[in-house]
Amino acid sequence: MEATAAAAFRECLVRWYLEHRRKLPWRQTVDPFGIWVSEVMLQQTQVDTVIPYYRRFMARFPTVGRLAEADLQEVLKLWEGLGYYARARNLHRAARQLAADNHGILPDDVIALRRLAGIGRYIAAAVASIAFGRPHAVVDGNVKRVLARLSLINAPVNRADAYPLFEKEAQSLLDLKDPGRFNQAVMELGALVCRPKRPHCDACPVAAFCRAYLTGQVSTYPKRVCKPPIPTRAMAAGVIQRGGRVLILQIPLEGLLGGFWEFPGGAVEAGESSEASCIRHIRKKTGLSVDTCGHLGRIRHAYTHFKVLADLFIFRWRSGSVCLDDHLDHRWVGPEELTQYPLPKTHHKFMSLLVGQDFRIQRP
DNA sequence: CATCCGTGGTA
DNA sequence: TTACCAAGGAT
Repeated sequence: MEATAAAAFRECLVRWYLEHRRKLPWRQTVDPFGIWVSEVMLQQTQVDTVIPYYRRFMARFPTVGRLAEADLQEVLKLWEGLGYYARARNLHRAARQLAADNHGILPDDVIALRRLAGIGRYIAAAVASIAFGRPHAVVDGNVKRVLARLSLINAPVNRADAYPLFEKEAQSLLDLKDPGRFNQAVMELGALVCRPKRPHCDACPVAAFCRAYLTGQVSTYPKRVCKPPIPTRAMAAGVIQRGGRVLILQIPLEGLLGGFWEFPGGAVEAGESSEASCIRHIRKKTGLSVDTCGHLGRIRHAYTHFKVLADLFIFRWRSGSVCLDDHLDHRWVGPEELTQYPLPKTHHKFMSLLVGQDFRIQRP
């Protein structure tokens, strides 16, 4: 885009933003920590989903120091249901880094920001521009979609090697008078007007600059490469009862649902019944022998890269003491205690199956 | 480079 | 029901 056109584009976009922007909680503060927390929660997560989590989180952890001194388990419990739990683990770790090395103060430059756990190129640019006015353009899903339409960029937005192209384009359009405001304006336009489906081109403040709109190709941008369909895995999990309590195991921190708690179980192999599979996994992962009391039902759940079809069984402890294989820890918990632990969505579905059983689950 | 990482909303 | 999408980061 020509320099004079770019200046006009910025003015139209920012004017629209100042009039139409949503009053979001993280826009009511200039506190870098609050901005940071919001950006972490907003990763791959819609605004309406984030808002209640953000309010609870900031009320409980208003500063870096308060977050740093908290237990990870409490942080994960507050994050429960929001997904991508490495975000919470990294945020907690970064807060401890800052509390120990920098008096709990967030650095104001992208290089230092990127050294912190969970801060990549997007959050570094977002915090630096929004909280500190630094001249860095952000590139997220909204920005790539807006720019692909605006400038007819044919590079697929879901290919890693297309990133430098979008970044260069975003940086060339950035409004240096207020980089943070401009970045938020592009993203707000993407969220409210230049949406993936059924964009509101009639209401778009920069339609006059949009090459896709001017040439009638909005619906064919952005370009995207197809992804293979995701597989379905058969799983089985077991509620092991002993003296009015049940057994839960803590998942290792590195992988899926790290730090969360689960009923013992695992993948059902081909040619194996889900009940036999469950007993096999229980023996391997806990060292316990159990007797089957019944089949409680089946739940479906979709993760990012696979779907789960999981059977839930109820067992009674027969013999043995707990000896963990891969898990970090274990607890025998009563109904009221169970919901104190961070539990995956699958287990909230499991708890629905438990309603009406002898073991009663309290609703959170 | 691509893949792994959660969940809810939407067409 | 399926598939895509949402203020990405770590590996």
